[in-house]
Amino acid sequence: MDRILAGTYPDAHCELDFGNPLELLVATILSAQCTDKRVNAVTPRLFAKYPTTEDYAAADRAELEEIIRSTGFFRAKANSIIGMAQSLCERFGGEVPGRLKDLVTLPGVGRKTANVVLGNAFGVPGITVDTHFQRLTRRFGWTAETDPVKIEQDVAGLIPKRDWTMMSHRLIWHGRRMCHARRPACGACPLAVLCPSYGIGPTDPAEAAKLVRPGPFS
DNA sequence: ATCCCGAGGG
DNA sequence: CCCTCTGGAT
Repeated sequence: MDRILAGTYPDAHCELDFGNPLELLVATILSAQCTDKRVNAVTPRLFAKYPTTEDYAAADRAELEEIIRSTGFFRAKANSIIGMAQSLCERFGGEVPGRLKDLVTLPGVGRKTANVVLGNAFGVPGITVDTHFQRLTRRFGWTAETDPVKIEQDVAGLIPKRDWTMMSHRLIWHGRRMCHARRPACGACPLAVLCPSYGIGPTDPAEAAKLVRPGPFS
């Protein structure tokens, strides 16, 4: 199944716009329960107004909230961003650390967010167990666990380490475009013949094709 | 387990 | 109206 995924999404990648680790960290916090497209709509203004950790740490809460409002959970996200920035200034000299152990100590940064930053801004192989990753690996029979850390351990034993970051992207792309939470497009899925969950969505190709969201397939 | 929260789709 | 969208903290 991993081979087919690799062939279907050869250039899967992080779809959040960013230019440095700090920008990716902020964008990833904003991406909680929100589409990347919407995050990318607000980050240009945000990054221009707050170019450094010091700028976030000293930000006016109301002004920051107004810019990120449309991403949802805006009060909690503003709290996380300001608290995270203050913590970065106090404990890491204003720099984003490149280790999981350090990243997860920041307010608003969990294991998933930390692995996104490591994998895409620092080039460290990371398994990103988000909602898509959890749903697809369970449907595929790669794991039976529900705890994200246990899922990560199961998948780590199945996939070579050098492929961890790309495999995370491919599963996420497939989850976003075809293997949806609600009505997965089983009839259009290239993994169907190998999938233990084939049939939980429409198996008629024409019906399934209607559910496939636009995106690169090669 | 529940809360945070807005926008877009069906 | 309903649901979902690359979570994290309590």
